[in-house]
Amino acid sequence: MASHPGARSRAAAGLPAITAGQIIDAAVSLTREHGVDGWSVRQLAGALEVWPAVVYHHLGERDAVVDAVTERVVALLPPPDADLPWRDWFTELLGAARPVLRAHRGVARRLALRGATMPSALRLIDSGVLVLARAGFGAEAPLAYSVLLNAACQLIAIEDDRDSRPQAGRRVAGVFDAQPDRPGLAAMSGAALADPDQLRTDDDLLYRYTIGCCLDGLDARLAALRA
Amino acid sequence: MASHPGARSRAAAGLPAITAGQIIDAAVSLTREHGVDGWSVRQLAGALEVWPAVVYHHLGERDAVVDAVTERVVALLPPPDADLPWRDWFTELLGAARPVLRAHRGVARRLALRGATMPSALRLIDSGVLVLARAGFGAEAPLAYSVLLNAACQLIAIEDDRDSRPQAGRRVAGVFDAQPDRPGLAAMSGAALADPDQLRTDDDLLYRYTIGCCLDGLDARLAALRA
DNA sequence: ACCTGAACACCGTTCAAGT
DNA sequence: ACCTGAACACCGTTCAAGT
Repeated sequence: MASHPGARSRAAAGLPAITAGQIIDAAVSLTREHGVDGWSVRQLAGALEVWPAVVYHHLGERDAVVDAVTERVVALLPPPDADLPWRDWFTELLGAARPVLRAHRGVARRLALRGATMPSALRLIDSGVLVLARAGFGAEAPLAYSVLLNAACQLIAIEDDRDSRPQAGRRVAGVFDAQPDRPGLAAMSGAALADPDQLRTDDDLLYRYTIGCCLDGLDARLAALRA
Repeated sequence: MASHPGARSRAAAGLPAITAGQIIDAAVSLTREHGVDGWSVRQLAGALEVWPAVVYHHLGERDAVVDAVTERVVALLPPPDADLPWRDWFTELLGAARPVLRAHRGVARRLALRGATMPSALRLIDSGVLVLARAGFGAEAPLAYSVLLNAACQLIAIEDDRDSRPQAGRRVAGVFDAQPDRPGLAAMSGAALADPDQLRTDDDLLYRYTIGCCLDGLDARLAALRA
């Protein structure tokens, strides 16, 4: 609301200097509330009662702030026990990741986009690729890892996006009504036309189905590699 | 550049009224050149030598213009022969879709996000779900269709995004250098650190590997359904 | 070093007024 | 109906100046 902080100056008011960490904290809060695309640098500065240039001074441009937020969120993902069988390892990781990422809308998309360049994601990549290599994927382990993580992030990103633009789901109805002679479509209408609660459980179902499908596909690949 | 069209008025200059179709044509051109997120409503209007409000008059807000562009691009995707075996049908569709979507950066993301609500995507959904239902997926056909299309769109969207922000790939180098004691990472570094040409072929590889993995996973599911 | 305050060059969108 | 021209309420980012 207020375009400038209340006090004349932080120093004049006896306030300590703002730290990069505090800015990221505030950015994570805003992200939890409104999603990564739901706040502006000006709003972030406003929340800290500081001028926008302060954000640039400590962290650089908006993109860097978002990277820092993504870092923080990815750091919340617990890497499963390295001794688990590979299927269990990924089932556990991706199961645990979904609620965490969903609570910070837009982070999953970011993670999918530049996951391989983010320090805290490297921790997961490293463990996951090792688990896969040990399971017999060999040089294909990074590919296999990408398949699973991409699938999960993509699905979460779609859910995030639907939250942010609530009108997106509804329009389908008209289309279905207009073209009742499409059996393939009819089979899909159960999911598309359902109420929000139904949508949620359909998201769950698609998430689990997709992960399961990727795991099965990789399993088949593993069998081929062993043969 | 010029913030207003050259002539005083289209009517005064003897020009015919602009149509929604012409606006969409121009938007598709801009998208081909700069990607969906690479042009503004003002630039679109400028390209047509018209004031921005004209776009709103004919099509509504920017989102609607982008939907129309997505429609157009998806309409370019040829649905494969319905008599093909399901694996071949999807291999052909997704193979043909990649260059088309890549030539219109940002459309794949849009398609993944609201594919199920877009008329021209319904044509594909309908055919694809039918092909899967006939192959034995039954009620799971829509789920299986989503798995394949989501996987493809996600990977294309990542490539699109990397084109639009060229700095994203480089930073990794430092991270690898700083942490040479991570064997999982080392296996991945070949892909991440490579030159652009290598990146392109790695994208190809990941795309084919992921689709193959999903097809294999669905095949396993199909076997389970038959048993 | 850290912050202020203002400015620059943009956005998407709306709206009264013209033809 | 179609378009003009201007305005509103924002953006991200930069920069000289202050302390």
